[in-house]
Amino acid sequence: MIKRKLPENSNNVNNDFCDFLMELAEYEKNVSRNIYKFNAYRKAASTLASHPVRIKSGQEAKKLNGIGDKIASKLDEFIETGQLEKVKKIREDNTNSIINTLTRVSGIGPAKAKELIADGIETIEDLRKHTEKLNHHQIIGLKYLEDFETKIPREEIEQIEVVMRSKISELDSQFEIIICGSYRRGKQESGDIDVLISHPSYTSHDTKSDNKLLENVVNVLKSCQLIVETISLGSVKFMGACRIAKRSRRLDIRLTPYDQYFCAVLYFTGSDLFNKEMRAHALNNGFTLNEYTLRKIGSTGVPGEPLLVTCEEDIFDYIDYPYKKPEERNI
DNA sequence: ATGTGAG
DNA sequence: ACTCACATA
Repeated sequence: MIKRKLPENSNNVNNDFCDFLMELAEYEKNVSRNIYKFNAYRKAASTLASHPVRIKSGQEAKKLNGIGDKIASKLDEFIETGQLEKVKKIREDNTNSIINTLTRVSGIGPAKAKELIADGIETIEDLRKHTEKLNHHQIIGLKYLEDFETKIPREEIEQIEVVMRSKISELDSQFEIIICGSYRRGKQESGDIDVLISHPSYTSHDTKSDNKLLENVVNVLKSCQLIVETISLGSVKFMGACRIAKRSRRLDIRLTPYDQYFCAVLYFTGSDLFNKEMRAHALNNGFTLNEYTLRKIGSTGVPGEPLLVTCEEDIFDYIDYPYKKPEERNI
């Protein structure tokens, strides 16, 4: 699943307000490391995004959820002058731009970036000279920086899928295998490859952790040279890289319990926005839906036992939501 | 245990 | 929003 920095919403009359609020939010998270301010700005942006009429003053906006004195006066400044002094400062702030550079590397977040800056490291070239300051994940992220920033053509994922299916089936024909994310939604390009696997011998009732299913799959894909790097490998999630043509690609493989397979397929197919909408619809109809289960909410407000789900359509049926093919979930 | 990061 | 994996402590 591709992750977006700004929740884009095409017809939003308060778009410009949301943009500067999100810019402030990112700054508070990455530079000030203040998660409360980050959340406050995001909340304000999201209420404005779903507000149907354009805000004409801070005063007017203050009635809305998540907007108080401080944000109201920022809205006023923006309405009067067409910009925000604070945003101007942020754009000129060197630290901010260095953090944005360093966090391009997978595994480097704002905390690590600040630590590197304190050590005098400010560019990707600096990083290449000081790999001793990086952990395994970050070293892989740096090594494949350009590859990982390059979109993957659909045809290449199709090729990878063929190899993966044949090798995994060869290992054990009972494996369920599906590539989710934007690929399943029919996109011509994807940011990474998100594979879901499942096996009848592994269910949610099983006592966890000591199963070797995922490890075995990863080993098979390593020995046929499809997997070329491992970033991390636990009992249910692999993160790494695979290669079939010129470039290496980010590959995630998740092992999901057999009885939760379709909820996981739905969830990891996305889009994020589609999931959000569908979960909201579920809630309206008295259900709670997550990555694992669909449950009916009882009169006491407590979710009941997971409902039996034998395909994606079942989930739509239960909550009375018109079925959408994966290609129709690109919202 | 806690923090960081990814998705 | 929430979970998983990993690196520290």
